[in-house]
Amino acid sequence: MVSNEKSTINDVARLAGVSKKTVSRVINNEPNVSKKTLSKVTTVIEQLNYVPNPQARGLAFNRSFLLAMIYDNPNASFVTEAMYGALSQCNTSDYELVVHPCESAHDKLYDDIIRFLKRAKIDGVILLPPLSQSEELISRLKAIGSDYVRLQSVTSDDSAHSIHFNDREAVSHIAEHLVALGHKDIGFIRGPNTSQSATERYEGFCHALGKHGISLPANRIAMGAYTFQSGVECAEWLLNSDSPPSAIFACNDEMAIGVMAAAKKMGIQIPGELTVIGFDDSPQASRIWPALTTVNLHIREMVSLATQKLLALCDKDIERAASIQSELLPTFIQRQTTAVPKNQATQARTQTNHH
Amino acid sequence: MVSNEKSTINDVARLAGVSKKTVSRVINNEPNVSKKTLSKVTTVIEQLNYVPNPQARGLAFNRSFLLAMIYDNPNASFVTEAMYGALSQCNTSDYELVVHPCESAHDKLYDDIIRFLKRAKIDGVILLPPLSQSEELISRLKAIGSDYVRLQSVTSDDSAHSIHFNDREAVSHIAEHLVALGHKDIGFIRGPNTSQSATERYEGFCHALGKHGISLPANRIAMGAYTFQSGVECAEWLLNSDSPPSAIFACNDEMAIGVMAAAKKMGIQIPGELTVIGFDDSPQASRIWPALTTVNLHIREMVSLATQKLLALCDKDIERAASIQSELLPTFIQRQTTAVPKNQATQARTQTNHH
DNA sequence: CTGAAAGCGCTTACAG
DNA sequence: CTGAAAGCGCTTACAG
Repeated sequence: MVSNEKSTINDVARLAGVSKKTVSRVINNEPNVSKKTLSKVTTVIEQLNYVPNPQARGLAFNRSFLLAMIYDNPNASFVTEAMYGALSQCNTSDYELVVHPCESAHDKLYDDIIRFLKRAKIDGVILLPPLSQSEELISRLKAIGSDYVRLQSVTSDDSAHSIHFNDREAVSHIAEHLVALGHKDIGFIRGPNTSQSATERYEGFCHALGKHGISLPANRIAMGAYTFQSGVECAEWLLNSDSPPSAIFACNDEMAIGVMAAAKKMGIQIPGELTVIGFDDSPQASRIWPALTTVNLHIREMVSLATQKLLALCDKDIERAASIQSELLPTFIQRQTTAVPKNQATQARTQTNHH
Repeated sequence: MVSNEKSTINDVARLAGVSKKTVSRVINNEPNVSKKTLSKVTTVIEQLNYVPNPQARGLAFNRSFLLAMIYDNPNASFVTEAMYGALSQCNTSDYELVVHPCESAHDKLYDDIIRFLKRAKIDGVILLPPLSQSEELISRLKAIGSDYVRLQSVTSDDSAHSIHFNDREAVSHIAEHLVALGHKDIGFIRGPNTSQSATERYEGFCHALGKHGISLPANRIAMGAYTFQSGVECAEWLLNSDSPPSAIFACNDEMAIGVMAAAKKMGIQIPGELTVIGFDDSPQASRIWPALTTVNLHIREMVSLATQKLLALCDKDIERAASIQSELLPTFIQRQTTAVPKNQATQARTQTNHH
């Protein structure tokens, strides 16, 4: 470290014997710099341990080089996965990631977000669901000229501004698996009506079951809230019956784990007496016993793609943003909470005994 | 919204009929502004919806108004709790929070951190454990003049730069609870040697048990890795014995949940046949069945205090930083995984029957 | 209590 | 391929 003090573009220019405009060209990888000049400047930059001042660049460029991740989703692992995805792209660019959690219940939610964006002069935002569904928020972002990319279940935007996970594809995997095991009487715990994703999962699941002539009667549909506690309560409602369903699909892992807790409390064996399937592949899904069968949406990779789009938008390159992949297929994760229905298992064994 | 376009300090000055220096005084809450001038300027600022350009302020102030949270802790809920704590303070100041997770295994870890700090010109950093234990990192931060506050178990810094959680106090609550229930044969699953916190919990637990004449023999101490899987394995090792311990204390919830999974697999009832206690009060602790008894370190509040210190340091007010509270007492959270030891319960019942 | 001048460290727009 | 001048939107240092 020749110089411990922060050196400026002027120091580099002086030592390299060039103008600061030339140094600026080197910093920004601009063309029209002779090979000789380039190497001279590069050497001095390294010698001096020079790093451009981001505030000065920001002021001149009229950019902050700041991206924000805005979300109202309380799920910690979802948020950190999304963060990792965004950071993987920030690290290879000049951008930093600012986090901005918020509460969807807040009545001045959008005002707060806009104020935050203006205050920090954020260049672009990544919107996570369920907040990403708000068209009002989008129009307010457009009003202040903020670039954005949203992660959503149902695409309500062009491919430059949206990346989507395929809920229908995911739940169809689940339906196929249940049907293949022989389940015909299935309980379903859905997410709150306010979430588009919840509707997608519900409709997709019904549709996939319908293909096999199986329907979901009203007494098999419980309304959950994506929380553990709601999973417990819905499970108790579904299972407190003379003929309970042989399987329960809860629309997220959190509720599915609630189902498992309720079943254990009631003395119902999983998967012997009850098959349970979740959704999300949260860290806990593989850390409970028995390990939960679920589906993985690849959030980290999705947000990485979203960030690539956003970076393109910040460069005003809408075409490039649109050309980046907008969808990733979900993966069904089979673990230990699914089995053939109890009756059928007994039947199968009985039949075998008769041979 | 009179003006939708971004207005500058010059616009405000012109419309208010004052110099931009005066507007600057108002923005920064400086004294020596007449009441009349103040209200005039304030009015124009509101009319114009004016927000100072943070890059311009940053350049002039030689500050970025960016704080960073640096951590190598993989625990999602720990990280998000810490984030909330930091954000609660950022929101009432002019600072934004940039996140920077990193891998402790990375051999150029410190180089990466320093590069990040210089690149983004971060004003101050919040260091989370276990990374916060590294004196090498601290000296490198000092070398580049970066302000910092560290969250740590064992205080190795002055009160302006450190905030600490009291592991010994926390584990002594656990020891007292176990002893009060009548447990004398206790299994202990410790965290990895590389973590100071793990050592604190081990020594503190031994010390607290020692006060009651109870010791921890080598065959009751398992070496965990703070992961679910290590909890499972340690529990199997501890429980596969003719006379297993009547209680197991695992040094984090993750491992304690592993213990519960192992016990269930082995057909051991919790808490009837085995008492289990964790550490952290993670969201899962209250979401499994039976709900896990554990201890809460109040991470969110601690990081909020740490951020208050950091903000003071950024103002070069070391005295104020030092005067802010540096410790919060942990809270013991009793749930459903603890009971009197099996033998003793039987004995008690037997004695009752003899009456 | 107020303001004119100079400067923070970069880039744009232009000229050569 | 290179550079001199002006400017981005603020603040500091100074003067009154």
